[in-house]
Amino acid sequence: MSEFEDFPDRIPLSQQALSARPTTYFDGLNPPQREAVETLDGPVLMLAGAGTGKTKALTTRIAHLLNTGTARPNEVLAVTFTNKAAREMKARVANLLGQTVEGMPWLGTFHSIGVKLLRRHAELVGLKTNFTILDTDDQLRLLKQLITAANIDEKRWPPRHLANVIDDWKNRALTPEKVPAGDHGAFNHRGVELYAEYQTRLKTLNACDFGDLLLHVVTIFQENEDVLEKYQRWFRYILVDEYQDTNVAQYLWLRLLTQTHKNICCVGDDDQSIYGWRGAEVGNILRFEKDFPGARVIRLEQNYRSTPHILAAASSVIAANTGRLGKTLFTEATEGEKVRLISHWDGEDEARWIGEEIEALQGGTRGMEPRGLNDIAILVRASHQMRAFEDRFLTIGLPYRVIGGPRFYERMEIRDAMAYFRLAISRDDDLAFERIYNKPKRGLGDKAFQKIQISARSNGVSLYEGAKLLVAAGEMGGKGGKELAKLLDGLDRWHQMVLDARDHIELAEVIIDESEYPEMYMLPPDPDQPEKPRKARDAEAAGRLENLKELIKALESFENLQGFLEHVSLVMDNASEDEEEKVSIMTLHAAKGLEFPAVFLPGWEDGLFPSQRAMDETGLKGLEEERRLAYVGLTRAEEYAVVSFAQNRQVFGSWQSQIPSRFIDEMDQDAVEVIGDAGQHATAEVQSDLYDQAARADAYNSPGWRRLQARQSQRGMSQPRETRNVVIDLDAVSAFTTGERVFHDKFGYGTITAIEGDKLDISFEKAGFKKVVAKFVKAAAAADDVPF
DNA sequence: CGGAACCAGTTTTTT
DNA sequence: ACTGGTTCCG
Repeated sequence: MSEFEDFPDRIPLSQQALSARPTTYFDGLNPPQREAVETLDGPVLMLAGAGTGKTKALTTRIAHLLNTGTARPNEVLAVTFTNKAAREMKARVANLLGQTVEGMPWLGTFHSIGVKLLRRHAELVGLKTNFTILDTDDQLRLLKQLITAANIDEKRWPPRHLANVIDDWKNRALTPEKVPAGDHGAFNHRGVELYAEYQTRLKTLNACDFGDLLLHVVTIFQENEDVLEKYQRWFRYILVDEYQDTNVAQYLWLRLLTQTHKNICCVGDDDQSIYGWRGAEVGNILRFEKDFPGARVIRLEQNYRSTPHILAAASSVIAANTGRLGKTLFTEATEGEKVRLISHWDGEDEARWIGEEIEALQGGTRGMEPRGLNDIAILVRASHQMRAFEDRFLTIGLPYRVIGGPRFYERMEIRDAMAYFRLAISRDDDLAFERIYNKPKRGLGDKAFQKIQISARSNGVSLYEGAKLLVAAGEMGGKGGKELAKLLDGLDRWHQMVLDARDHIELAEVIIDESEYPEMYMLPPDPDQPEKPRKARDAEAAGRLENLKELIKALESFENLQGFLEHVSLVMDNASEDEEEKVSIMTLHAAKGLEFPAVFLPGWEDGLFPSQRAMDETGLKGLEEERRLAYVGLTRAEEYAVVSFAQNRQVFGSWQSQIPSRFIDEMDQDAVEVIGDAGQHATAEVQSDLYDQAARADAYNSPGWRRLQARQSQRGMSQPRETRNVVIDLDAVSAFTTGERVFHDKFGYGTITAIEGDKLDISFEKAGFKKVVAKFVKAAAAADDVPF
């Protein structure tokens, strides 16, 4: 059978292989971990609390399977959710075996394995094997067209909404025919119909979206017994990481595959299920023993990460949830600080305090060893909270990195450039054509596009072909017509280069250059010196041009453009690893799986955390998921954790007084120490006229607040904090003069209005007035150099 | 076609 | 508050 060509014949496993090699990797495993490694046959559920060495157990299990010859590398299916987790797993297995793992072709994310399976059997769901994978942008554009065509008011029924509805169905493994009657009201009663049309359109385009990568595979398995059977027999051992995050489609996928050998080992923690809002079903892990009869449940409960107090605080919060499988984390550690709790007047104060505290941590404080910035993280509920910290840290010159921000490959200019690459490879890629036919502006507006569309549709060809016919027939006049002809010529030329297998980096450079795309971001040429390199239009444009340069650099690690594009659609990683020490800022969601010696947990206020939206939309279920998020946050910390809340916060532009999060009350009191200085609240009183007195009184009456007050009076006034001397970088100071035009990575261009040590007062053209440390600013002239 | 004026949605997000 | 989108006008 052709689809198994790359599977070697199965060789019977020899008995001696089973006992042959040394097993030093058992060293350092505790008894439950060892049990999880050695219980190879039958269904196993490994319930692994935070910081209990689950990755260690999982990777050792794989190493053990391979080392004993129980399974060959290509007979093990190991799935993760993120590329990062997959990479780490691969590296750790290799490390345990003391060699690189010769092909574990089936270790990867659900999606990457989905693509692999789908490419082999594409024809079974009406696709060709070279189907393309749409990104969300393409998807939304497609849906928008369908909504318009269906005569639905796009304002009231935005494409985004439809995308969510369809995504939800796909997560639940529902093809259009299977959507239950109860869901037929979705999207103004037109959801199912549009979903069906969307799927048809995707097939015509020979494309699928992310949801399809799972859904199609499930469909193939359900409708093709013979195909399913082969894989059921092939995958002798199946391992699943983060099982609590699986959705219905993934669950079915796994259930179907596991029926022959029944050797499935799922690892997870119901207390860390935080993706319910995107289709994850905690029920999957709660039901495991029912789904897989005879399952062995192994609990990893010894925590190696956090101090006892941190663990106690986390455990007490999560104890308020119902319907847990239940684990009791313990640690052998005895020393350690309590979780600290502090209140602030507003978000700005909170950011200022955390900035100071971080500087203090660097020098060592309150019995802590001095910490590098890489050891410190700020975990927020929602990404908009990051801004206060970024602003503050830029002002005081504290290096930080934002994890999981806008991803490189999702930036507009990168997608545009990649659309050009896609067209060079396949000129019939309509979505790519639509994206760039008028980027840069070629004088081709809606009218022109409609003409192309009609031409393409009536001749039953792609947009590219349709445009070609129009040009050939001389039906595209004027500037637009000329420009279109030029674009089509370009596409032909680039396509020829692809066929000639020209160096892909050179090719990419030629495409970007000849497309004249970068000119969109440049100032018009200087008429006197047209050959001089042109300047970027503004700071943002300079960044975009810089990104295009980066894109070319990223191509170097790939053999050709096709390989690069395939990689990008599945791996949206932000690759840049920098060596400088920086504080990490990220959402609680992004923090899952990570750990830091010191963790700040700001914004613990009802409505923000737990998020009002989560509670409104899913009620108690939502609240419990928020609580798990609190648990995840606290358990990221090894030795130092601060929970904080502000009494006032700007929400959607207007000021609101805030009530401390209920999760604060749920923390075990003995594990928490209230800090902060009471004098601060006197200051608050002075300012209070400006704010709604009545609402503020509520904040002072909440249980969390009362407790905080009680503690504070018990302890008396808190100690003043020592301040560290600021080292002034003389080079940086002397580099600027008042009135000079400068450039800042975040705020753009501005003019220096005053210099004070290494702090510059700058009036920015876009961002307004800011105080900024000199080393984050460069002379405006230096920022103007343009890449292409 | 580009700019101004207006309006709505926004807070979790991987693949 | 801020962004991104759309619409209306010169």
